[in-house]
Amino acid sequence: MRDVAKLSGVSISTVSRVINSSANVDIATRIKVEENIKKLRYKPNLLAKGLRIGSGNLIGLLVPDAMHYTFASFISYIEEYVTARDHSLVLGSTNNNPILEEKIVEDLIRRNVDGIIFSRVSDQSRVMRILNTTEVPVVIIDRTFPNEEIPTVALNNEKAGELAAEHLAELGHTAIACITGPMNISICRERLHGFVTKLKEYGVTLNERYIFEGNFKHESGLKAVNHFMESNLGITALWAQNDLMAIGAIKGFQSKGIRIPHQVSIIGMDDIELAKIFIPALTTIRQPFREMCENAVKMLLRETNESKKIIVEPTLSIRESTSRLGEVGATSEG
Amino acid sequence: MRDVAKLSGVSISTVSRVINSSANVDIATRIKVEENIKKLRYKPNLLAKGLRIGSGNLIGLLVPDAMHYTFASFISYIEEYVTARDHSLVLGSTNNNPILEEKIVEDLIRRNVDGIIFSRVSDQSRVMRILNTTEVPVVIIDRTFPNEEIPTVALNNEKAGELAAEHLAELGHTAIACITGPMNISICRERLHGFVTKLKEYGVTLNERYIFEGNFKHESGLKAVNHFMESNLGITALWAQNDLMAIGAIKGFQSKGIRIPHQVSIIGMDDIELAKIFIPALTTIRQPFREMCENAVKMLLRETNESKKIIVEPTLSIRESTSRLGEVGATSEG
DNA sequence: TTGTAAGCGTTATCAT
DNA sequence: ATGATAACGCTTACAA
Repeated sequence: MRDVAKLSGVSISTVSRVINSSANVDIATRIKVEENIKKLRYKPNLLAKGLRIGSGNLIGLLVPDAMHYTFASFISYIEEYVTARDHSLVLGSTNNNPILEEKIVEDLIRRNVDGIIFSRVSDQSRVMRILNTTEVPVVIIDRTFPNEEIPTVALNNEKAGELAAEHLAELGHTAIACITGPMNISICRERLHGFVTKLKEYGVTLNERYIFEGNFKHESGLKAVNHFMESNLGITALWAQNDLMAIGAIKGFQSKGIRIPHQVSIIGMDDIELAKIFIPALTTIRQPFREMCENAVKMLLRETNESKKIIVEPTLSIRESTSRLGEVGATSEG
Repeated sequence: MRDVAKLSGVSISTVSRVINSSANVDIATRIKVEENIKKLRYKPNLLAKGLRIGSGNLIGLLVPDAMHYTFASFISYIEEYVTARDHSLVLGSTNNNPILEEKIVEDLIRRNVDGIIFSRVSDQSRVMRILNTTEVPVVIIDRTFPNEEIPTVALNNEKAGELAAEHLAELGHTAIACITGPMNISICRERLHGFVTKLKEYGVTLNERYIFEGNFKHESGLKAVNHFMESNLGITALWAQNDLMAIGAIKGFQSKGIRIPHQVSIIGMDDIELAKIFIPALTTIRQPFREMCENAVKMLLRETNESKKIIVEPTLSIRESTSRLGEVGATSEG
C-alpha cells in the first residue's frame, strides 16, 4: 500500500480512499492509483482491515458431520450465499463433541466473524452462553429450540408428517407404520405428531406397536422391518423419517420376498440424491434446503426483517415406492 | 489484553508471554495472569495476531462442488486434520467457474492463509500463476499435472484400472466393457490405460467398441448400457469409472431384464456410501480419501519431507455385483 | 523475569 | 481533494 502510494505520488490515505471507492477523490488521481495497484499487484490485507474495522468478513458454519447429506447440502448452499455477499466461510465440524464445538466457536469469535450458523447444535445452553457473552450474531438452522429467542430457520416438521400421512391415507392404506429418528430430538417428535394427527383425521389410529424408533441410519430400516414382521401386523404402508431408513426398510422387505410398492408402500424423507436413483425410486418428503440456507444467511447479515423464527414448508415428491392399496405400482420391482 | 495486564499488575508483554506459554515468565505471575484471563473472559484477537506474525492461521480449501461425494469427503477429512493442527478451514466452492475461483483465491491470499489445497482445479496455468506470484504454499489433491512441479497427492489411477481388470479377468470374463469419465481428464485416461493394459496380460483385448465415454453421472450408466446392448457385443462384465455410473448401468441392465451379477458382472469406483446399500451391493475400487487428505495437510504444513508428489494406492472391495462367469452370484438380485 | 516501544497494514479523524 | 497521524490488538527486540 505504501508502495502504491509512493509510486502514485500520493499518501496512503488516498490509496485507501481509492480502494474503498470513497466519493471524495479526484478522478485523475483515482485512475493513476488504480493503475499502480494493478502494476504492483497490490492486494489489500484483510487481517489489517479486519483488525481496524472490527470485522473479519467471515461467516462461521458449524455442522456435526460434514459428510452427511443434509449437512453437505447446508455447507454447499451456505458457502454459495456467503461468497455471493463477499464474505468467506469458515467451516467447523463438531462430531457432536462439545469440547471441539467450544474450541471452534471460540476460534470463530476470536476471528471477529460477522456471524455463526449452527446446524444441529449439540447443546442448547452452550449456544445461549455464546449469545449472552458475545456480540456475535447466531442463527440456528434445521433444529429449533422452542422456548428460546434464538434466531432460527427450520422446517415445518409437523407438516412433513402430515404430508406423509395424507399421501398414504389417500392411497387407501390403513395399516400404517412409522420409523422415527431418535425421539429425544424434537424434530422427530414433531414429525411423528403431525403424522399421527393427520392419520387420525382419516380415521386411522397409529398405536405404539406401529412405531419403531430408529437412529437415522440405514440399519434402522432393516431392524424396523424385522420388528414389524415379527409383530405380524400386516402393515401395507410405512413412513421412515429419513431416506436412509426408508431404503433400509425397502431392502428389509425385499429380502423377505415382499415387493415394493406392490405389497408395501414406503415413503421417506429428505430427498437425497439416492432417492431418485434407487430401485424403486423413493417417494419422499422434500426439504427446501436451499431456501433454508438462504434465509439463514440473510437473517445473519440482517438482510431481512425477520429476526426470530423462519419456518419453511416441506413438499411431497411422489415416485415409485408408493402405490394405491391393492394396486401394482408403476414400475417393476427391479 | 490491556485489562488483563492492568488487573494483574503487569505489562501486556507479560500477558502475551503467558498466552504464548513463553519459557521466561515467573510461575507466580503466570498463574495470576491466567486467572485474570479467565476472570475477564479474555479472548486473544486472531486478526491482530495474524497481522503481526504474518499468518492467518488458516488453510484454504477449494473444491468444484461441495455436495459431490468425493469433495464432501475431502472437506470432511481436511477439516478434521486442519482443526487438529489448530488452524481453521476456509472453504470455497468454485463450480468450475474461473472467475469465482480467482476471486476466492485472491481472498485467501489476502487473509494470509498458511496454504491452499486445490481439488480438481479448473485450470493448471492459474495455479501456476498463483504459485509464482505469491509465497502461499499450494497442494493439489486428486488430480495430477504431469509436467509440473506442483506438490500433489493423488491416486494411482493406473493401478485402479489394473485392479478392476484383474478382478474381472480372474472371474473368467473375456467380453468386458468400460464406462469412462470424460476423456479430457487425465485421471480417466490413466484409469483406462491401466485397465486395458492389465486385460491384455490376461489375453483379452479391449477395442473401442467396448468403451463408452461417460460424464461421471448416473445417466451415463444407463446410456452406456443402451449403447452396448444395441451393439450386441454380448458383454458379461463391465467396469464403470465411478460408482454412480456403475449403478446407472445396473439399473439399465435390470430394466432390460438382465440380472446382476448372474448375467453381467459390474464393478464401480469410489466406494460411495450407496455402494454398500445398493442392491446388489456394489463391488468397487476404493480410494483412500482419508489418507489423501492427511497427506495433503501434512505436505502443506511441511510436516513431511515429501514435497512433490505423493501417490496413494486404491484397493478392491468385493461385494455382490460381480461373480464368476457362468456362476450365480452370492445373493439374490433384490 | 519483566517492561518499553516499535511495527504489522489498514481505516478514520482531523487538519489543510 | 488530500495528507498526517492515531488507533485497532497483538508480538518481539531490546533494555533493564
